[in-house]
Amino acid sequence: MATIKEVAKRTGMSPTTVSRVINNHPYVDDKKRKIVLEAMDELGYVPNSSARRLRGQKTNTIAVIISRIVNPFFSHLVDAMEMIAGERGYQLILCDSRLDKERELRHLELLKAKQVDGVILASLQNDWETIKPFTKYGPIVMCNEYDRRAEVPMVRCNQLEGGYIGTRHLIDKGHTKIAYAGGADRIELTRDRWHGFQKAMEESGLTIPQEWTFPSFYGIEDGKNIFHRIYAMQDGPTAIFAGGDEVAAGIIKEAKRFHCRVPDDLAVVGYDDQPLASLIDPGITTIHQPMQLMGTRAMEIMVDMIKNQRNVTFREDILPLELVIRQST
Amino acid sequence: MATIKEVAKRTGMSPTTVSRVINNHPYVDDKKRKIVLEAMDELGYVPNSSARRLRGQKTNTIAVIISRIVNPFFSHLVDAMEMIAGERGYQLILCDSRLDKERELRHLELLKAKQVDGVILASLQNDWETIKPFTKYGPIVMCNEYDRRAEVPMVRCNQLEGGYIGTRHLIDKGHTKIAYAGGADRIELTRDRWHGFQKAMEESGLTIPQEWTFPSFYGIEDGKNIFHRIYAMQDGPTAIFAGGDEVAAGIIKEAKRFHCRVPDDLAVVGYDDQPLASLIDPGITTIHQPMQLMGTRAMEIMVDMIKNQRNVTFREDILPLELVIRQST
DNA sequence: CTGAAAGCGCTTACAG
DNA sequence: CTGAAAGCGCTTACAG
Repeated sequence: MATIKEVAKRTGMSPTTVSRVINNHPYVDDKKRKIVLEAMDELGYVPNSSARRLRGQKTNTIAVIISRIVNPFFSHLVDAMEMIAGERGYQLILCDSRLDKERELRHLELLKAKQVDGVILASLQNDWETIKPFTKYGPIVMCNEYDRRAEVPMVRCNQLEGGYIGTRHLIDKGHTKIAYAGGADRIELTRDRWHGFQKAMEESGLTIPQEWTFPSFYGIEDGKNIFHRIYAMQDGPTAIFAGGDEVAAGIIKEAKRFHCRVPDDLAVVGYDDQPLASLIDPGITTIHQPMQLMGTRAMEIMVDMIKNQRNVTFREDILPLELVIRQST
Repeated sequence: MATIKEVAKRTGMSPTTVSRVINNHPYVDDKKRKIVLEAMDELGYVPNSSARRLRGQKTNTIAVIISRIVNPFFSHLVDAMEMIAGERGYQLILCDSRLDKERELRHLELLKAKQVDGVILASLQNDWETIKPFTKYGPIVMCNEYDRRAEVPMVRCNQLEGGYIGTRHLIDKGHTKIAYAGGADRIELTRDRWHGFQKAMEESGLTIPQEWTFPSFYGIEDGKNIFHRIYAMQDGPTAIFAGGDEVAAGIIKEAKRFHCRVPDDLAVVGYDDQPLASLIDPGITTIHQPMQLMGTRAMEIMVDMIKNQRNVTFREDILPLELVIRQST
C-alpha cells in the first residue's frame, strides 16, 4: 500500500508537508495542500495506523472487560460504550473474562503492552490487590463493579440499596420465608447486595436459612436448577430474590412447568430489568439498572482521562436503582 | 516503561539477543537467556505492541462488524468469535454498524489503515460493489450474510430453505392467510428468505397481499407495531412469519395484551431460536440458526487466512437450519 | 510556509 | 551463538 513517502515523491514535496496535510496543520500553502490531497486520493493513501501508534504513543483503542457478552446486561452496557467510543474516535476491544481470573489478568496485560490506552472493568474476578499494579500502566475505570480500596473512577449503583428494596418489597407482600440467589462472593458488588438483603430481613426479624442461599448462579439453566432445589424442600421458601433476570426467568419457566404458581406459590424478584423481564409471563418484578447510562458515563470518563492525560482522580458516580413491579410478586 | 534497550543495557547484551529471548528463538545461550528473562521480570518489561505491529506488518487484531450487539443473535455470534480469537492469539474489535451504511464503511476503513488484519462481516448494509474494493487490503469473511457476487469465504445458512420450512409449517397447520415480516431488502439473505416464503405459498396456490408484508423490522417494539397493524385489519392474516425471535416476541406480547390468542387467533413463527424463544409463553416456533457454529467457523477461517497469507479462496460453508416447533403455532 | 533529520521500539537479514 | 545496522511509516522539534 502507498506510504507517505510515495505521496511525497509523486507531489515533489517532503513527507513533512504531506504529514501536515494529513493532520490538518495550518501553515500549508493552499495550492500545495490541494495537490497533496489529490495525490493521496489517487493513490488511495491511508496513514498506517501502526506507525502512528508507535510515533504518537497512543492507540486510540480502549478495552472493555466483561464476563459474558450473551448476558443482556453486558450487551447493553457494551452497546452504549461502543456508541460513545465511536463518536470520540476510539476503537473498542471486547474482552470476555468468562468468569475466569486468569483470562481477566491476561486482558489487563493489554495495558502493559500499550495495546490499548485504557481499560474499562465491567466485570471483576480478581481481588483489588491483584488489579492494582496495572493502574500504573494506564487509566482503569470501573463500571458496575467496584471496590472500596480502588482509587479509580467508578460508575456504579448502590447495590446495598438494590438488595434492600427488592427484599423489602417481598416482605411488604407478606413473605417471611425468602430465599436468596444473588451471590455472596468476595466481590463487593455481590457482598453489598447481600447485605441489603440481610438488612431488610433483620429489620423484620426474619431468619435466613443457609440452604436458602444460592451463590454464584448466573444463567437461565442456573435458575432452573435453583427451582428444583427449592421445589424439593419440605417447607421451603415462598419467595426468592434472584441475582439477575436470566436466573429469575429460569426459575419462573421451570416453576410453570411443574405447576408451581408464580407468584402465589413462589414469588420471584429479578435484577437488571432486561427486555426479557417484561416479555415473559408473569412479568418479572425486578430492580432496574440504568445499563445505558452506566456504559455511556464510564466511556465518557475513560475518554476524558485519556485525552487530558491528567492523573486519574478517584471519583464515584452512583446511579439510581429502581424497583419495577410486575406480576411475579 | 522499560524498553528492549534498557533490558539490553542492564544485562550487558545487545537488543538483538534480548529480542531473540522474547521471541523464543533457538541459538541463545541458556545462561544468557536466563539472565535476560530475569532482567525482563525485574523491569516489568513487556514488548511494545505498536512497535511490533509496525515492524511485523501485522496487528493480531480482527474486526467484526455486526448491526446490533443487543440482538441475542449477534451476541451469541460474537461470543463464539471472541472465544476462538482468544485461543488463537487475536484481539477482537467490536464494530456496530447500527444498520447504517456509512458506519459500516467507516469500519471497513480499519482494513485500509492496517489497523486490523481482517474483517468479519456479520452484517451487510452496502452493496457488494461498494464492499469489493476493500478486499484488496486484507481478508474479509462473511458470516451469516452473503452475496453471490462476493468471492470471499462465506459461512452461512440456506435462507431460502429457512423461509420455506417455516412457511410450509404454517400451511401444514392449515393456514392460508399468512403475513410476512422477514424483510425484503436489497440484501441477499433477506431476499432468499422471502423467496422461500413465496415458494411455499405458491406451491399451495396462496396469495400474498401487499399489506401483509412488513420489511425492515427488527426489535421487540417493531413486533408490537406489526401486531397493531394486523389487529386493525378487516379479515387479516391468521398467521405470521417473523424475521426474528425478538419481532415474534413483540407480536406475541402485544397479542396477549389485546386478548388475541396465540396460536388460535394468530400463529407466529420466529427466527433464530434465541433463548427467549423457549422462555416466553407460548414458546415460539422458530427456525434454529447455529449461531455458535457460525461464529466459530467464520473466525477459524479468518485466522487461517491471515496465518497462511495464501490468497483468499472463495468457499461457501452452508450450515443446517432447523424448524423448532413450540406452542406459538 | 517548508524540509532534513531524528526517533518511536521493535525484528531480521547479514556478517562474524 | 551474538551484535551492528537498517528499516517498518509515521510526526515533531529545529532551522530556515
